[in-house]
Amino acid sequence: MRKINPNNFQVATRGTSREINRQIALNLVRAHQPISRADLARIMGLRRGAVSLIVNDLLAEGLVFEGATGESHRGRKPTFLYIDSRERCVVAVDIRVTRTFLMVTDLLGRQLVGVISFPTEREPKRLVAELGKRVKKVLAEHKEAGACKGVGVVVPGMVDRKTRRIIHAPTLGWRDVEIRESLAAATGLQVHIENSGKACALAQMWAAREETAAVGDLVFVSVSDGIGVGVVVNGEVLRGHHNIAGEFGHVPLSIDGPRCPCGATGCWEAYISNLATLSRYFGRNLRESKPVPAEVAAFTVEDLIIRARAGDAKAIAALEATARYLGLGLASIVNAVDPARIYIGGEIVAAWDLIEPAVRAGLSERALSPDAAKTEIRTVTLDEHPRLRGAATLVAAPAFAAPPIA
Amino acid sequence: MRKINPNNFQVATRGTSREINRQIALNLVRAHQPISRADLARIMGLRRGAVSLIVNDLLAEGLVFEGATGESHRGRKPTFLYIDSRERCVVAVDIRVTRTFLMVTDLLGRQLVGVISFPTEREPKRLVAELGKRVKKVLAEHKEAGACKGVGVVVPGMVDRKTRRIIHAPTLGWRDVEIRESLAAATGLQVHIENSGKACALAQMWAAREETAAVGDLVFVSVSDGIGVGVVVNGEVLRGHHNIAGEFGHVPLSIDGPRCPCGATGCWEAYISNLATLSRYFGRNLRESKPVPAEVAAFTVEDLIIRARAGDAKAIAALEATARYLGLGLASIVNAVDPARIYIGGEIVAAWDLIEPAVRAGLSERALSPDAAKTEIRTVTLDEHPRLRGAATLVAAPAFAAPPIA
DNA sequence: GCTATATTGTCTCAAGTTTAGACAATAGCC
DNA sequence: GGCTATTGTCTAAACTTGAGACAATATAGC
Repeated sequence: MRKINPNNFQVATRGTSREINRQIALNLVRAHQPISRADLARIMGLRRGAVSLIVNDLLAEGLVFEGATGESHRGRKPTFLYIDSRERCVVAVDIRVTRTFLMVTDLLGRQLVGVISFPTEREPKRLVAELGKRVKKVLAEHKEAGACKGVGVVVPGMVDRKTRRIIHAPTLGWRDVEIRESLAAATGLQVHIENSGKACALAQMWAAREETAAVGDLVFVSVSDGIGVGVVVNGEVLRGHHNIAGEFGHVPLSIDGPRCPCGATGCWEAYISNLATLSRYFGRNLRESKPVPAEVAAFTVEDLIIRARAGDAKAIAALEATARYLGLGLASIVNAVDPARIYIGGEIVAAWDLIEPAVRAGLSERALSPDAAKTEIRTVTLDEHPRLRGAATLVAAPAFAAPPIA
Repeated sequence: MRKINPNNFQVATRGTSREINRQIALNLVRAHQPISRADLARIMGLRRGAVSLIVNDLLAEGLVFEGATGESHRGRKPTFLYIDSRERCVVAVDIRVTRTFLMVTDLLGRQLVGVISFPTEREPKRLVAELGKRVKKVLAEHKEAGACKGVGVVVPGMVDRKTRRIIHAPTLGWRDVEIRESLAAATGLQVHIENSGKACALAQMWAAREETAAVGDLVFVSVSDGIGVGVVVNGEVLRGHHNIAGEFGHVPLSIDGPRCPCGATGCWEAYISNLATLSRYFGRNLRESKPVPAEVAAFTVEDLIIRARAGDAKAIAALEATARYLGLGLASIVNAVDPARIYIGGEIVAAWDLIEPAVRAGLSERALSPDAAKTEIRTVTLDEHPRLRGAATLVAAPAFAAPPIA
């Protein structure tokens, strides 16, 4: 039961019904391809005539194309329809603290060109200049990828929903930084920008494979230097009035807990970030600026997992402690948002087999109902490049979105 | 940008456009009444002809009626349209631990008959029997209220979104209890049932006065024996996959904190419930079953506020401590949901002038951005009966809801 | 090889929208 | 009294889905 906002509504015009059914058909082709007009009509509960008109529209716009004819047990063979992802591509950009990553995908988010990376230039203008060059270069070197439909950029910070400026990216030290327009000017392409956690959630929602396409609300939790979280409710990413919705990384586990880079204390992030896990292993707070031995500074969570698998009891203990806190924080997400599924990404999921019991135990400790404690959790490995897929989705998804109505 | 769920969509039929515009018009009449057809057409951006057809529909169904003609500076006088709330009413029921409350309202949630209350019978069947009698009695005694359009019931527990059974109401000791159908059978009326926190949020969203009608996402926090929270996102109450969404009362402030009736420790509820505030004042944990003096057992938060206003330093300290924790928990809500507005209800808001600075301070301590720390907070006083208004809304609102689309 | 059956995709007409604009009724202003 | 502005209704045009007929096509069975 949704309320119509009397200050911001959309009346139906003559073309509205058509537009609705068009988008539904487009999404069904995406979800079920290859699929025939007749099957579409059956799934939609429309007459074949109506579907034919819609499909002709989609064909004319080049969103869909007719492939080979399929097989049928009787009668005329169906002509299969596919989303037309040929000869068009998207450039996905993931700006992180130390390095920036770049990938070329098709419109369904499938990787076309290997991931490129380079050190992140902290000065926004210089970064945009470098990025512009890199984007043009990779497109020139891979003409076979086709026409570029746009550039998707994800950043570790808040992005204003309207102006699309970067309001605040603490790890980069950016405040009110404009990237979208200048990168668009530099490349001559449309540029979309979004917070990385929100984009990851978006990518999972729009995942091409039907089995992965979530059936309900979902939350994406990215455990890395910081904790990025994206929340999808009713098929839409939660943005919030001040563009901070979904920041569960800064919901406390203990208000008297360890200090967090955000300024507060005891945030979830302060318990489960990679630095927190490593600090636990080394028995010292690595966030403090005290000098640490080089081998400690270069030590990563991947290294920690290797040691844990080799039987290092301290490494196992550090991972399991983080796992429990991870589970306790997931309980907050479950009690607050209660999604159908939670995705977890980050370096630590490489050790999922080791930590899952402790995560589940932490979740069960605080989840409000036994069913809720069983909320499905799926891991997303690093080689799936969730952030880059999120960036690609920023460009590819709008064509499939529901029309704004009522 | 909303995704269409390819497993659960709604195609547009011939009547869809009409239905959309009809609901928009109905909502606009509700928001702007009295309003003329011509004004409706201007606001909607439709031709007057189209609006006339829609309005005739609404008139025929009795949802809207034509009142007096208005004034105009020039030309023909407009005929004003109003939501027809004459001679129809709703019975609102609020089941709480010790007492059950009952009120009769019109379709816009305006109180028609004084609040009736009686001790809550803990045995569901007997409660339904008693409730059935009370509902029939109050309707018989107030024929002037008109035809009853349904009964709305709110309970302090989780309600299954599909079956509408009460899955679990801890304070009442209920598990998987059915009330809706048996009360419908007993009264011969349609019965709607919902969790009280969710219903309160629903009531704020559908508040009749335009100034109160929230402009964006909102959260309702009810501070009482327990903490009830309802979240509205995109004009819809968040329910969650296991019907527990919005339970911020059990998101922790400190996982090592005081024990909460839910079984976990350090929940927000354990810091700010009325019992927690009183425990703080008396310097002893009132949740423990140790015997306490009668004057302590009968002491309420209202009494505490009276003492605070009289200058009792310990009372002020207890309230301010609760206020700070209240603010810290609101910060979790702000960081996680980031609503445009937060409503707070419960006994403690009677002392809002005393506690607001401490609440704001707590919120500022943890809110992720200075803007977010300024999130609008509105108090809802007890005499506004938020839970009963929520119950009434359960019955009245569906007629105004947006049609399910795409 | 022939017939019956089943399926796909197109086409036509009917029913029901919004869109555009004309029209009568009404009322204030000069 | 004439002019102008406003409201609400009405009619025709444009475009939608809904229902069903139709041709083309392919298999199964005799």
